[in-house]
Amino acid sequence: MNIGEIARRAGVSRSTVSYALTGKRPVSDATRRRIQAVIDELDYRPNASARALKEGRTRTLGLVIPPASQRLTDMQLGFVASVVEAAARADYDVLLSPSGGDHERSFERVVTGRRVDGVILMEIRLEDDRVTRLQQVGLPFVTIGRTGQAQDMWWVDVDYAALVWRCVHHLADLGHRNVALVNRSTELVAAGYGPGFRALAGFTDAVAERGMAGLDVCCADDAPAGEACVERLRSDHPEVTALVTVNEAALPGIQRGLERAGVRVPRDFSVTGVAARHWAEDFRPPLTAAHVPTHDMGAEAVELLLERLAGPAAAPRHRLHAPPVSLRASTGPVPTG
Amino acid sequence: MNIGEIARRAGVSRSTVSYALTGKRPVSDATRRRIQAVIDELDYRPNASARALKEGRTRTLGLVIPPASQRLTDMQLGFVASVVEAAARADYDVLLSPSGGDHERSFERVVTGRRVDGVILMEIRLEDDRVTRLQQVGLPFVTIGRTGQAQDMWWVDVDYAALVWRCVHHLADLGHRNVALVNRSTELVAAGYGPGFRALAGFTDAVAERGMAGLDVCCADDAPAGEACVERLRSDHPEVTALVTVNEAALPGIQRGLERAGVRVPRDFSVTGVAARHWAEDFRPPLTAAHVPTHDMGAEAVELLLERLAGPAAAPRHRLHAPPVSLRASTGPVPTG
DNA sequence: ATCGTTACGCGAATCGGTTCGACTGAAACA
DNA sequence: TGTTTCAGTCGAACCGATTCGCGTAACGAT
Repeated sequence: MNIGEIARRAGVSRSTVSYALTGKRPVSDATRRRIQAVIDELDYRPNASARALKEGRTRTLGLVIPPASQRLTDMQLGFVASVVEAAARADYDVLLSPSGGDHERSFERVVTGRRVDGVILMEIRLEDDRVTRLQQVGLPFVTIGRTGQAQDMWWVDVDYAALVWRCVHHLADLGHRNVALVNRSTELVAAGYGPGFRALAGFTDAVAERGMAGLDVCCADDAPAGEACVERLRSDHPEVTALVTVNEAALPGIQRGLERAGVRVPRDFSVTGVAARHWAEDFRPPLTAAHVPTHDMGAEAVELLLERLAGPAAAPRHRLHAPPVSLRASTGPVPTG
Repeated sequence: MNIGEIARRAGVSRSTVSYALTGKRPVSDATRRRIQAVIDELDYRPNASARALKEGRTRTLGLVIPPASQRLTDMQLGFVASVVEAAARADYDVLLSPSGGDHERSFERVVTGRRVDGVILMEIRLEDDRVTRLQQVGLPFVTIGRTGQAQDMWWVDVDYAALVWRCVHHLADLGHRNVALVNRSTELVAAGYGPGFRALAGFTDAVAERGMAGLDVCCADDAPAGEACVERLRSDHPEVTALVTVNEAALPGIQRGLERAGVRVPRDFSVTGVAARHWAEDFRPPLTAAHVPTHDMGAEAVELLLERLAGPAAAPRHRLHAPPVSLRASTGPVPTG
């Protein structure tokens, strides 16, 4: 079922079939119809490998995701979904590679051998081996998140520092003086994982600007950890009247911890932070929060990558999102007395 | 940086380089070392498209996922993660295709043109167009879930009917006489989505066997729907003393609905069903539930597919999981009075 | 000395497309 | 009438690997 077979049955040369399909040279209506008839009859589709070999491109993008062993967060999942969708709209396929920070077979397979035209990388660390490797191989790539030296790279990211900064200012405006940051896990922050790292930076800055007392704690990405975290916070630091969280997986636990302690939100205690819309809306009361626009970011990453593929010499582009804090019901004035 | 370049620099023919790499014919130690040195120096990797063209296989599996527009459930995500991981272990790559029930470009791209060696399909309906298309094209595939005529196909699935059946019997043993099934959404059940369909079958059977009164309701896949569902249940059917759910996304809402109504679990009301471990453990009190072994199932799907690829003439194989119900704290004797 | 074997290596064909140069006939133009 | 132009088509080269057939040299057995 190759192009030669089609050509023979249609009584034309192979090149004519090719031109009829791609339209890169004129083909008469009569022959085009004849060819199309044969193609329809035999359900012929050009062999992708042959085309890729000759054209030097695969119309495939690589997407490097965290290893499956650790459950993907909702945010990561949102990126994957939107990247795949955006790529499909542009008639590109997506090859998945589950890879940690170190070089693994799967990553190498995707990166070498011209298997993909470009790569989208997520879960970026401030220093990232995979980025180094991609630069070395010379494969175009775009990151979701950015490394330390972000100036000369292509990326989309969300300004966690700014988001947390805004949350803190919002609390300050409501009169809170003692606030806590519930960050991501200790390991992530220590490993230089951007969101964790920058959340802390934004928190520290804002607290300093407003002359507040700020306490930052790390918390594993699950509900039980969130619950434990709140318990510890209430017992060890009763003066804290509000918390900012960037750990959406901990939200159900935070909620449970507060309920169990008999704390009423927002009368006794305010909660805010960064979380996907559905996490925020599932919180009780609905969470005043900034939403990471995962859907837009994934699509933009694809857009940037395709642009980079089109004009290899283009100057690096990036886009930093700083969505506003959506006011809901979980923050209120500092309790009096 | 192709094989010819390597051959020239090593002073051998291209075929010798190929044999040195694949080991399919003997190559002397001396030349092998010389070739390897050149390869290392130039960081050469064979072109995947060329290899695929010649070999007639791509070492790539297609994974068809639900369109990104609808948020993936935890279960679906578990399948994706484990499939990707298992494929990576077998040195296969995974090409993602977001596709609904109808023929779309993305699905066609993956399915035609010899882009993948085989396909794994999830979110199977009792009648599924994609299955028909794959059979028509003659591309080997394995489904996670099964269609109506499952006998002559390759699949892995979980026996939702049996799981729900067991849950109902467990409740019957505890003395409950009026139980409800909280199923997936109306649309899914109507569309012939296996888990929803079979959960209902298992429920109906078990209820009949034990002479109980069974009520089945559909519920959208999110927390608010779960909450509304419980509210309606309590007001319209106060005689119901226990529920079985196969809708894990509704669990947080179910919990909230019960709490809000002042219902104590399991003293006043029992809850059980089918849910991933972390959903069950996050429930308060921890949920007596059967766990869908997503991780094993994804790996098995890959295993079956590779087996099918190895021996094209092999007889269809399938595997039906029926994990036991893990007893936790959310079920108890029917309340007296 | 002769006759297999075996180890090692080369050249050429092949996979299935795309693309370039060249050819043909008819229309357009002077 | 002679020259351009152009639509339409063909043949052949090419992309970068794998693989088959064959040649040669070395080796052991007879």
